[in-house]
Amino acid sequence: MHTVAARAGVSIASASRVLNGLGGSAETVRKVREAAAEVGYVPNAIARSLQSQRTGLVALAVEDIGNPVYVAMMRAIEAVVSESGRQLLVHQTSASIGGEVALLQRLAHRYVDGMIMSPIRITESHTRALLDSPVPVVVIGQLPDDVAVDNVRTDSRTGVALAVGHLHEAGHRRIAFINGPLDTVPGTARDAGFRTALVKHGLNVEEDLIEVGDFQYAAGRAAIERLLDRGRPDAVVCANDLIAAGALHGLLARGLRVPHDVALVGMDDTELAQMSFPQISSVSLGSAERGRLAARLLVERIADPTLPARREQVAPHLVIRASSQAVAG
Amino acid sequence: MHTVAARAGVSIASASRVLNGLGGSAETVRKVREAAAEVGYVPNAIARSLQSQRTGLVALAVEDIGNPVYVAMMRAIEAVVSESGRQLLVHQTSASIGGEVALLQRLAHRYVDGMIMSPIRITESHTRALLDSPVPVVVIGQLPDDVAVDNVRTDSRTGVALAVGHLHEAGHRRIAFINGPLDTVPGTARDAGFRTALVKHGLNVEEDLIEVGDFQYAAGRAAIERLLDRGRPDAVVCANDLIAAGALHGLLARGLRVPHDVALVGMDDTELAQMSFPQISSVSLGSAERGRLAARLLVERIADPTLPARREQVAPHLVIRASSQAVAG
DNA sequence: TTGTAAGCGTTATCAC
DNA sequence: GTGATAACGCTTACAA
Repeated sequence: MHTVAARAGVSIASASRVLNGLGGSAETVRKVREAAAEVGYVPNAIARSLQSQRTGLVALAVEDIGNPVYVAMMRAIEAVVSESGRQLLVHQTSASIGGEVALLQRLAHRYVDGMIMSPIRITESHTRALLDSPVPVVVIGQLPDDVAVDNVRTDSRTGVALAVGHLHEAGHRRIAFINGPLDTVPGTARDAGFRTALVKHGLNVEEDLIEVGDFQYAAGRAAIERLLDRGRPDAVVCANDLIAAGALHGLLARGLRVPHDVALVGMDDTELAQMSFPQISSVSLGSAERGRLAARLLVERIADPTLPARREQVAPHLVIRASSQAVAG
Repeated sequence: MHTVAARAGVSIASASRVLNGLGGSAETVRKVREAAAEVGYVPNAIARSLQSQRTGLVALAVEDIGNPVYVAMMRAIEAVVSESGRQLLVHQTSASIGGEVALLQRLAHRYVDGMIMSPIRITESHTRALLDSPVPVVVIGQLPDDVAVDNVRTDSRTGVALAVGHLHEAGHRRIAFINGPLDTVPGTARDAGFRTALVKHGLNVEEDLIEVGDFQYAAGRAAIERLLDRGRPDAVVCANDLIAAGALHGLLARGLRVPHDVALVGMDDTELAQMSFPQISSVSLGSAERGRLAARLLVERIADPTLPARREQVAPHLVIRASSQAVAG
């Protein structure tokens, strides 16, 4: 920039103005543009950030970058973020509480203009760090009601109920459930949703039909083995698609037909559900939509930090595919 | 920082020194630490970057963030990068040439300290932008020999040959191939590898047994339909695991058994291959290893930009699973 | 319209 | 050991 100004024979301020499209006489503009082109001038993003107090970066913190549900969210977020002229910085938290809180605290360094976070556990230290953050944060997921932070949520209790209702309607009565950890927010919500839904349909809650693992493929595969060892269910609801894929393959490995012998419903409606055989019915929790909304909220808040905390809700819906379709016997 | 210095009653310079752990009398150190704690001082990353001329950020540009092969690479890269105290910025290029080149040119803004890029096409403008880049770039993938840029590659020709050899040895003779676009670097390499391998085993190259689509699941599914319509092959080699999963499901949908009726081998050895049923044999191209190496090269080069361009090679190997395992008849 | 100069929050180089 | 002071590369009042 210094060089450009010198080369164009104008002050450094004039050069800056021209390069930012503000004023300047035709002659000055020409000279500066020329000089800039000659030396291949490119503005320094850091210096500009120091001045403007913004980095043009937005962070996304997710637990597991390999989970297709986060891939879908990430895509939606990326679209909004890059449309707003910013770039996305992705963090993987591995669901470590210390790590997530440390990440929130690091925001004080102001290396990003904002963050979208989807924690699966919310602790006291999370909420404190969230409220203390000098940089806007949008949380995707359930958040205590009194925490005034922008928040996008869905209702996975209702989501599980949709799955149970669908299976019940298809005539299934021994409905099993493979859940993720109960000490996570989605884990508890889905557990409650399952139990409530069973009762609502006049079914007993049999603990033998409920399995808990983590939210991974291998856990689904292991859980279905245990369920089958205790007696075959008519149908299985899984707390996410990764678990559902594991369960599906466990069933197939035992020579069972899906949906003929056992029907299956997953959750999150990810690509994985469509990339399975048979394709897996899945409760969509609107992950792309949640991502999009969260990104919008964040962009708006960065533009106007005085906005009151907002809360968006995305309704779940069931996508029925072959794994739970009624079939001729 | 200004505030901290004032509060501690020392100069701003002394405060900076203490906070960076350089010298200071016991008394000064105490006062500064105290003042910093009281006001909750956190250093500003941007200002620090402006001074140090580095951002502590490393970018990764991949074509498709949803492809499990990139997820594996990303994980490996993230590990090395964060161990070096830096953070990872992920870009999705959607394989757009203009986008990739623009990304390389944007490096001149110095918003990151370096970049790892895995382009599937390499054009003249790529190599020019690569060589012009003022910021270190490591390329994962084939690069023209005369381009002096750090590079990590594998040998997917040999990889395809491993697959063909394995299938041939198992007695398969009508071996089909589902490839990605021929105008991509991996596409051409795999095509050449397939043809060469067939010849080496004394088989004819039948164009009818070669299908081309993109590197996605749906393309694999569509391609296998076309192949089956023309007459069933004994075995199918797929240019990646996404294609292989699509092909697998196409076969199953036609009521064919894998590997009994048709054997199948994928490529990249991703989680998807293990999360399929039956599990898919796959040629590992060492994606995690390539990611790790690339990240190491980048970290080294950032530390010492004068290093000569280096080239690392990762050998492919075949991972045999159920989809190509010999089975009792 | 243009130039001078202050400032963004740090770090680093000096004298002292 | 410590404190001025000059960078880092840019934007932006303010004055000319």
